[in-house]
Amino acid sequence: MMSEALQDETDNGFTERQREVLDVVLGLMVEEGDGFSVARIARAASCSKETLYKWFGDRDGILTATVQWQASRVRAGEYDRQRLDAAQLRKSLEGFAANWLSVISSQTSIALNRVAVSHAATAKSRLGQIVLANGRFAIGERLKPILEAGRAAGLLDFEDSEEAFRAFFGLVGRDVQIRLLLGDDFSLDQATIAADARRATNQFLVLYGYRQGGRENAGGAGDIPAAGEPKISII
Amino acid sequence: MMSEALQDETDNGFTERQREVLDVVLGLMVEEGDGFSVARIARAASCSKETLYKWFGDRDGILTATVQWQASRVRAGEYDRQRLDAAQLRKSLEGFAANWLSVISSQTSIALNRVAVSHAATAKSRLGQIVLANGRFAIGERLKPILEAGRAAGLLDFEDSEEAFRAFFGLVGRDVQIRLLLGDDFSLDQATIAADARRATNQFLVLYGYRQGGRENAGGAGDIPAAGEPKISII
DNA sequence: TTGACGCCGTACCGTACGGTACGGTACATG
DNA sequence: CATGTACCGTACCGTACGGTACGGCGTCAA
Repeated sequence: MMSEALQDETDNGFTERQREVLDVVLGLMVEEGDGFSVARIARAASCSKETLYKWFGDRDGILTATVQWQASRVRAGEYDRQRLDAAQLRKSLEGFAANWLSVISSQTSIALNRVAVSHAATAKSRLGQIVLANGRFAIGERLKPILEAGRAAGLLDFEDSEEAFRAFFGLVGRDVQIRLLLGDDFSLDQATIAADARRATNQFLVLYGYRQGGRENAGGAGDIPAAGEPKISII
Repeated sequence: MMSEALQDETDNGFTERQREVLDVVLGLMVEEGDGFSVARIARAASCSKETLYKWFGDRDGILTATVQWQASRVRAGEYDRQRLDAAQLRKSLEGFAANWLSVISSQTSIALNRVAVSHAATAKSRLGQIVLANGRFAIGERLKPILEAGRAAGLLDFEDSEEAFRAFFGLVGRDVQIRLLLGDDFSLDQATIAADARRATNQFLVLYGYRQGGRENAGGAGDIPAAGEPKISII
């Protein structure tokens, strides 16, 4: 048995009551960014400020715990990698793309990324790193095995799975995340997401799908063009 | 002659002294995000708080003016669109991509986007819209004529220039901007930028370069796959 | 010279926030 | 019942910030 009587921590290191509080904080983030006070958290969660500081140390600890709690919650789902034919690969990629688009367009993701971005300006906060580790890099590590399985099955052709993943990332996400983070409220309904996922997958397969004779268009160094003087400059 | 003696406003609606102050604010943003006080601005710019409030109204007005001043400054460069052959088109796209990569990886752009993102959480600020208008949408309106000229010259094949631009946007930017905004400090030197611009342009031309017989892989509706239940969820 | 003007530096004010302390209550344990 | 623990609600404190007011100084025009 354990040395302490912490039997109410199920898995995340947070007790049930703590998880309730962190969900309230998450709701506040969605509604108001991070412009809320600790007193506001205490009021909304019906707990005392003293308890909040006891549990999480300081305000940044509260936000960090909230991000970690959300990150720990969204670990689920695994793609079956056996029996990988072309249709199965395409279906996996499309599902991946659609799922990721629905995630980054969710209010929760937007709120968490906004808070993490604003805190990344000052180095004394780990929020940015946490979101990066559980967002961008987590999906990379989860998609790359699929890509490598596709290559092993002779369905994909690439040298570096990281580069292939980044291309897929770009084809799927395009300008969606930055626009949403900057407050451009455009709808992204299920039909649009499905269509975008299909388009991105098609384009990815055009670029990285295996063809006889190898490929010579998907990158490479070649003669580096003059990228010298900027002709235009945008924010 | 004008009705007022504002002869020292050269072009941006800001006087020389005001532009000096706004440059100081920009420097503070780069160094400290937006966690600085108005008193700090006054000290750094050697001006009085009263003057700042007289000129810009309130703190948000100072930040807005700073973003506008930077936006007005980076309007430059135009691509010549006559005599568009394949090599010229490729060169334009590569130059565009390289320039944009160098911009979004600059400290100034990162700082401005961070401030705009954090202010976009609360609706009472126009920073996000300003950055969007002068960033994402400005480059779209500037690149689309090139794309359409390429199509008119029989070099490109697409139906919607907006969609083509978004694909180019994704292929060029990939995960760069979100990683930088979240504080992932990876270097992006000139050689890397040039290589990325070349790769993105090649990939874009594979997807949208004109070929006989039309294209059937670059998108389209088709049977929409089931994008229903999320299998994984990431922040 | 005189006055108006624009600006700098600083003092000031009200408020709101982060963080702490304390009394009160429910509950569990012996 | 006695004791300890965990927590809630609230009061409190110091500080820092947004915004305003005021005195002083240089400039320029009449």
